[in-house]
Amino acid sequence: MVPTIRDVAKRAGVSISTVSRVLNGSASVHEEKKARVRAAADELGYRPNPAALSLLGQRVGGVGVLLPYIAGDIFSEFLSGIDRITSQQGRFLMVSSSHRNDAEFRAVLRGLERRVDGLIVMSTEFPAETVRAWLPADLPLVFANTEVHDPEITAVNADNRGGAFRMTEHLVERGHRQIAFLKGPDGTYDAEERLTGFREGLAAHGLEPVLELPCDFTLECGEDTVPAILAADPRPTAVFAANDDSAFGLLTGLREAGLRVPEDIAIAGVDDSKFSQLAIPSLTTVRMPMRQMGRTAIERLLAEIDGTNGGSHGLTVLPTELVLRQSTA
Amino acid sequence: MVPTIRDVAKRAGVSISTVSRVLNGSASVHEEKKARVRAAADELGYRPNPAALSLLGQRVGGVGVLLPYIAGDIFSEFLSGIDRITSQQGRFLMVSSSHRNDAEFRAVLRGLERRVDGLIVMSTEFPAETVRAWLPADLPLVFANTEVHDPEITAVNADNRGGAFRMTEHLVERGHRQIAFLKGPDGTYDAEERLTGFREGLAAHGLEPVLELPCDFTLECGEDTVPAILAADPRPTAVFAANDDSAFGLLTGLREAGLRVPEDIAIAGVDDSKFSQLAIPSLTTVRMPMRQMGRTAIERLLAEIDGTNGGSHGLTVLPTELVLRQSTA
DNA sequence: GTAGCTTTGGAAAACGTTTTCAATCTGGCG
DNA sequence: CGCCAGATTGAAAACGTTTTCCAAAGCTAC
Repeated sequence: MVPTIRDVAKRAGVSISTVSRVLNGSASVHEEKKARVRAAADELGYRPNPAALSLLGQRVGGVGVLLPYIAGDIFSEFLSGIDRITSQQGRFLMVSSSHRNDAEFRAVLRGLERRVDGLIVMSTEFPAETVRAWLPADLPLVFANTEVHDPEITAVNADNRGGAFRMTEHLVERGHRQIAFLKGPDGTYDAEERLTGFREGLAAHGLEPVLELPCDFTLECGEDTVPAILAADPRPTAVFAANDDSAFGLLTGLREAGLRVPEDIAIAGVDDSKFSQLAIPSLTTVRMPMRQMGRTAIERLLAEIDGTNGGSHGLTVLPTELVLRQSTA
Repeated sequence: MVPTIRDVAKRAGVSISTVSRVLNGSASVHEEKKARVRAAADELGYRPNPAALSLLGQRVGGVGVLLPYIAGDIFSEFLSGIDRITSQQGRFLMVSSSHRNDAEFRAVLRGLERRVDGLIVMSTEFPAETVRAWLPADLPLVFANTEVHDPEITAVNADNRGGAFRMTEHLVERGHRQIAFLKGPDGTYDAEERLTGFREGLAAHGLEPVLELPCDFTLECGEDTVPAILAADPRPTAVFAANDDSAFGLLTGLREAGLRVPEDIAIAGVDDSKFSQLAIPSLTTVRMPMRQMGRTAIERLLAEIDGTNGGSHGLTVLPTELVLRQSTA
């Protein structure tokens, strides 16, 4: 069996309190005994039981991350930004995902709740206030890429709307007047924000949306939407896709249909995923700072856990950046 | 504060033993009290403290996953295969990564150790036997994509070597005689296996390796290696890259150098990452069944945890598949 | 030599839960 | 009416640790 503090005490010939004092340095102990205890602990390979510690109300040492889904390089970027910092600190990371409905979401939340010192939640489906209410009020909590209004809530978002706005402006400045939009999944925060940015961008130039097509962030739906785009009258001269994956689908579908990008039709995406610079033509896109978002979220969470945040809550909005490449050249 | 079983007992006017019995259904309790206890627990929102449970030697309910690194769609595929099953079962997932040296590796291991019921370890740097020895003998453990010889160890690997072998044969059958290999990071298991498969494939057709170039699985090094390939004499007619990312780098570098793929030079990769079918030309590659590997690993681990595996240890080798596309056409 | 202080070590409480053990109560049967 | 079996119930131990509280012992200063 795994050695307990009692085994160490017996081997060193002292009481368990003495062992605890030596190992935690919490009080002075005779040098000789101190050495004996250290030796015994080493030989046995003793490590305190984390469950016992956490029962005593000490820190658990873990951080939970709740994501809408795990797949996708965007999310692994986010995670790796977090992981770097937690593993530096000797903290562990609990990751969960795939919450389609609120029952499942709450179940996952309950599983995480008492096992971590704090939680990072990326919720594209439920606003931060709702999720906040599902959790104990004293649990440190940071939201990422989540709809939030309450200024008391700590959150880190990327400027989805502003990025989409500027991308739309970019297309308009290129002379496009008939711009279609390939939407993301209904009811998800980032998709809605990007759509809003698009509409506002058009409105800022006195234009009306001509075509807003349903899609769900996947390659497949991007490809499947091509016929609808080609059949539209007037036919759009540019398509702004709500994410890179669906833009890639467009690229593929358009090439198969014999159209040239950007000569016949311009394409833009959002994410700046790894492949967007590799695609042919390379994809004009809005860069989402996912790694930075992960890093900022974990930093703010740790500050909140350690109480060193000085009570600074509120929303941080990370800037997004236009990356102009061939697909709109 | 969070309600304890004592709060529930007080509210229901019974002892804590009765509460425990009702909530776990471990013994018969008067119907009326049963109802009172249920009501009290509901009103208070009572949930057992996981630390207390785990202190009693009950299952912790978690599974740990140790990866060489988190970034990359390959790894998120692996993770999502695992996550699907664990979250179905109400288990949680602890993820860690980035172990460069063995001190860091062991530190991460220690952090995970007592907090999970079992561990999935993907170790490209240390063989399974070594890692096994670092952990308590009774911890359920499954390796993935890790060098292993001991038949007592449970492991799931993809057939890296066989896939590389068949890819090499494919290139030879296409008439290539001067085939270069773009290596993965030194000393990592999958990279070495792929290199071995390549060499064996050449040997099977009486060929000698002409050019084995150092690289590290990244886009950048693939691109940077292009000059060395073009300068080689005799110049290779095909390059087999140890993974897709470095193959994409090659594609980019070759295009910039004005060469056509596959007419001037053929390219093949390993992984079948999402973009390999999107690249232009689309990339011939060896499909690595990462999601399947995650699923198999977690299934075998859960069987071991639940003791329903009937003592079946040993290595499962998942087949890899040649995916022929334009880059070698 | 003794009062009072410091240093040291051990016993025990506390954290939240399950489980074992013993006690009480109920009803049936002789 | 007395007794036994079974059904309910509660008290207490156990899990591994930190920490508080006491007691003992050594020391200083008078």
